[in-house]
Amino acid sequence: MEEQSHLMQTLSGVTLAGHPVALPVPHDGTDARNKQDIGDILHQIMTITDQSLDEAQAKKHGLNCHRMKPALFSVLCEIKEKTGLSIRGSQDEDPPDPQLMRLDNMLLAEGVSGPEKGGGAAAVAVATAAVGVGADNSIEHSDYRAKLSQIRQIYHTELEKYEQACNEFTTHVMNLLREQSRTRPISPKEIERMVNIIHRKFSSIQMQLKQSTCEAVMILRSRFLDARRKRRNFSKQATEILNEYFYSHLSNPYPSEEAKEELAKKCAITVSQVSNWFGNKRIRYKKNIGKFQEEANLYAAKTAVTAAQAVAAAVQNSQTNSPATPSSGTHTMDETTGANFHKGFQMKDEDFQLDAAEDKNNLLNNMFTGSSGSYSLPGSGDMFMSMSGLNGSYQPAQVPSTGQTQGDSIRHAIGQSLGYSDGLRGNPLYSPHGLNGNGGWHDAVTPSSVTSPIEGANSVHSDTSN
DNA sequence: CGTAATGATTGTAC
DNA sequence: GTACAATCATTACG
Repeated sequence: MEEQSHLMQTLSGVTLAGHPVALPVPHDGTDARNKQDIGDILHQIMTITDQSLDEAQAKKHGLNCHRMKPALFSVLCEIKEKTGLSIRGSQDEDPPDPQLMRLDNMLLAEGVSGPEKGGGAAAVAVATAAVGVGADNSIEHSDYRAKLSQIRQIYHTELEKYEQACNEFTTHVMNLLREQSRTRPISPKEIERMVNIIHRKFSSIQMQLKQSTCEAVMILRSRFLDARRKRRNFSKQATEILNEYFYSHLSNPYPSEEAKEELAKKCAITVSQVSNWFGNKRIRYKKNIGKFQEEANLYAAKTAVTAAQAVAAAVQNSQTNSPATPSSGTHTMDETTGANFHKGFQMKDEDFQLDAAEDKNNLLNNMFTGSSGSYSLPGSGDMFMSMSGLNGSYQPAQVPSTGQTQGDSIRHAIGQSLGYSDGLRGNPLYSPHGLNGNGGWHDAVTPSSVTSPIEGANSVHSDTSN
């Protein structure tokens, strides 16, 4: 107490000399009396707490009206300033919290925070739509988006609420302090500091909000991913299309981006699903080629048939004025087994008529550049050979009457035509021709040396993969 | 209900 | 980025 009053007095002299604080000290030779006054006021301040409320109120009023009050006020403010700074000097600086930045970034990335135009539901809808832009399976994402927009809405309303509360509280405190500054020494700096403290408090609350929002998004995300894990098998048709492509590009089963897109469109699945499928197929085929042999042969047959049809169409197109051959006459085949093969052929015909009609050129190229063109191994299951057999010198072997399915008979027939005993065992119809010793596929070699039968007439390369 | 098939994910390498 | 390999989790099937 005693020391403090002494300090005050000292400061009143020293600091005021340094700072041109407007202290209306009349320099008219009444220094001694002023000191006496100040001492008196200080004494009254010190003892004011010991007095009763009414007494204190009266004293306060008296002090307020004291002529030395403004000067003393500034001095006290300065003292408070000094002591305040010395107590929490380092607290003034608040470097950007790395965690807050992380949260902000995440919320921005997830589309929860970020630019919001107009506000309200419309903005939320716009924002969520923007979030879903990259989604190729929008149906699957709709639920996710709905939930995310819900989170976003809650986040923004809460944030707004906090901001409003923060502002209200700040103005309230500021008013209060300004009010009080008439009766006790409160410098503007102190008010500013108080406002900062309030803001800090509220920003810490905001951080909690951000954190919980992030958590909510994370939970939603994981749930969404879990939901995506719940797979559904592709439709039979989609699997057929994919398999067809795979086995007709067995030498290099890496569909280009465009091919993937087309396959995705045809199969009504996403491009990434096509990629997944090919990834799985390649690895599983490679792992157990024997297991896939039957499938390979089946699709080889299908492809062969399609190719035959395509070639037939091409031939018909190119030979516009050639003597019209009967519809069945396009495929000259042996009388004895012709019927059997024809049955299978017709089936395949029906199955793939659509494809052949809608993308003839593509199929042709699949046949000849994709499969035939890149085969390097002699005697590999080759559309070229199948074609030559179908178009001209098809010499079917005896088909065993062991109750084969139509597909089996086709496979067998073609296998025979290529000189293989049976596609399933022994020399496979679809040997892993494209597979190198290390278990990887050979690079798709440009079939420069291998000339496709129709390469000259129809020199279109559709095998754009790699 | 056990098992194979299959679509999706994750970790690693290039 | 993609491809591969391993793995997970669900679905289909006997």
